[in-house]
Amino acid sequence: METETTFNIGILAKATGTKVETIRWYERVGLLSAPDRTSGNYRAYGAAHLGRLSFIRRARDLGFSLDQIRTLLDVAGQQDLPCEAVDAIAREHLEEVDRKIADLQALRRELDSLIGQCRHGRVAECRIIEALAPSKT
Amino acid sequence: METETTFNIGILAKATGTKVETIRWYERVGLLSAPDRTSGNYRAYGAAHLGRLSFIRRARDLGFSLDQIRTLLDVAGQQDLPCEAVDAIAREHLEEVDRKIADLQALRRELDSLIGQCRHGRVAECRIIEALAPSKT
DNA sequence: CTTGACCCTGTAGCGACCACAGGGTCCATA
DNA sequence: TATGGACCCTGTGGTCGCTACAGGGTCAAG
Repeated sequence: METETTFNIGILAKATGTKVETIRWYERVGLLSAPDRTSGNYRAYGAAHLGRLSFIRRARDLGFSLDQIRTLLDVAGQQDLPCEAVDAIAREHLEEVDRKIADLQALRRELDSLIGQCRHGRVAECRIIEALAPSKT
Repeated sequence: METETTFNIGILAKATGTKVETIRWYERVGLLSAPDRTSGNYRAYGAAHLGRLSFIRRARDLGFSLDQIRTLLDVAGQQDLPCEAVDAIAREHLEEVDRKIADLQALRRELDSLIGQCRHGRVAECRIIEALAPSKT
């Protein structure tokens, strides 16, 4: 049996565009399994870790939460299950994203009309402040 | 001189749709001034507090950060300054919102195409998992 | 043998709260 | 007057996903 080539955390970090601290944190919260250690107590990663971390990072880029990623990784390991669970997580996330977009667009409209009312005078007659402030008594 | 009518934190909370703990937290971080206390050490709020908290809540609803709100409140108190500072904060925030919307829309497109590829088979040949996983060796 | 780049653990901080625990206060009702 | 329950107090710890130290150890090059 041949020995797998291993590398330090810094290499893994660079290869995946992740900060070293973030990798250690993924290990702490159980997303990344604890790797073997060298004689000097350094973490020694292999190709499997690289693959798993790349997966995590891509999913993060797509906005999945760590909990969702945990589930995705779990399911990805159960190769002969139907992939409906995967689909469900992705769809749920899509809906969340849609909701966020709608919220932000509503907010944008409000902000925009607020700004449109600014007459560039004194604070005393500022429409933006007025709009935020409660009705004066 | 007449004594101002005052009310407890719970009343203020209900009136503004804020949790009691949140009000106390605004006080801790200096957004809301510490009110007088009753003989029983209860916070006694008045109309000014109600106004200020309403302002904060509306600004929060529009997505301003507490730091931005702090500045807005500062400026709102300087009635004869030009209101450009207010305008600038609002515009900056609008740009931020626009950026977030664009990011989310890009993400949405990616997610959507990912989901569109699901053939509802086994995890082993799931396109979603494949798309996330690194190229197999 | 020293320098400097890397690595280790552990802890604290971010923003904007929320949720207790373990007490004190107040008021209406019995 | 006693009691029960709704309210209030402070202080601490948790959330999410990291980031940033502090105070050390390891390793390879010169």
